[in-house]
Amino acid sequence: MKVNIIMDPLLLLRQSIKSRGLKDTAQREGIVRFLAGAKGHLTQEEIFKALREREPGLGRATVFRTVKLLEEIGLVTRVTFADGVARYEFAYGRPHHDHMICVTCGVALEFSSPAIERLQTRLAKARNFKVRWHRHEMFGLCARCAGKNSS
Amino acid sequence: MKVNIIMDPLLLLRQSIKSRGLKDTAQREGIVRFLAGAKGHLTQEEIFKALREREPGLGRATVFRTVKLLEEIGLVTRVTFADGVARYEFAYGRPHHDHMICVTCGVALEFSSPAIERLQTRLAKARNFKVRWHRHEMFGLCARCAGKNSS
DNA sequence: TCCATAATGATATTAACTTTCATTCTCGAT
DNA sequence: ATCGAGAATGAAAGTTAATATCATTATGGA
Repeated sequence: MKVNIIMDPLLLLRQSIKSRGLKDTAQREGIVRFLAGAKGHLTQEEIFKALREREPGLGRATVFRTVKLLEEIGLVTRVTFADGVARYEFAYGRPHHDHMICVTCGVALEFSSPAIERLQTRLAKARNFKVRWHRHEMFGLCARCAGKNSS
Repeated sequence: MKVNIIMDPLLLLRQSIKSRGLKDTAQREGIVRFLAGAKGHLTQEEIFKALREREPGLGRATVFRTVKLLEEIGLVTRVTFADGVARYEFAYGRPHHDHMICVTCGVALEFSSPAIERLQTRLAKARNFKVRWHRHEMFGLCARCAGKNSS
């Protein structure tokens, strides 16, 4: 049985930072706090602009580097939809999921399927492929946009 | 029962071109011929460089526009792996498949699973989501690279 | 408090993608 | 066969996101 102990994301951040010999900064904590609160799938630019209002002087480069660090730590997940732009969502403490993305309005519905994951694992095993991560995305029309079009 | 009639890709190209009021050019035919022969997942740049040798004077913009057109027609599929660069593979007449991508050597193994597709369809239906296309990718280590690392 | 070193932010650079525009080519009408 | 409207082309410029550089600032252990 697997047990996950969920701690405050900021504590995990500090712990990860210390164990890597890095330093704890207001910018890093601010970005984590923001992402933990803001649900959704945000681009670097969106994160930058939103935070810049509260913390003038914040630089794009810091957002870029922090978001990369958080991905390594496992606090955020990078997702890339049809437009090819990298987006980030807060992942810590949330179960894995994949997305259905509406090509009209851009909304990203989440789904998860243990049955699919099992089949996936079996397929990988048959090829001796060691899966590190995966992404499974469906692109199409959400209920709302499909309704509009068919009228 | 669904029947697919597979014709020469060049004929499909000409037919699609005509039905759209576009014009048939040597460049377009050359790109289709090249892609139909070259198996694999090629970037625009790779397509451009390979073809440029045979056909000096060919421009990047033409490759860009043609590849976009071919995607609309359904002759090629765009796939985007971990590096975020768009790649194209010849799709016409080939069954749908997804990929396992080795993060070390970059090889892309193909897989397909009707069982997964069925589950996927069911999940989408439950949300009234109309799937246009999907991608399902596993990133990790292929058998060869996993073997090297564990030694 | 000191100070080695990590982090920051402005800016420059890179890389892929996309648009612009003057010229060339295609193809149906003649 | 040739004409001509409009599509296609290719060089170059523009755009956008991602990444690197570097002088300056901030962190945290000694």
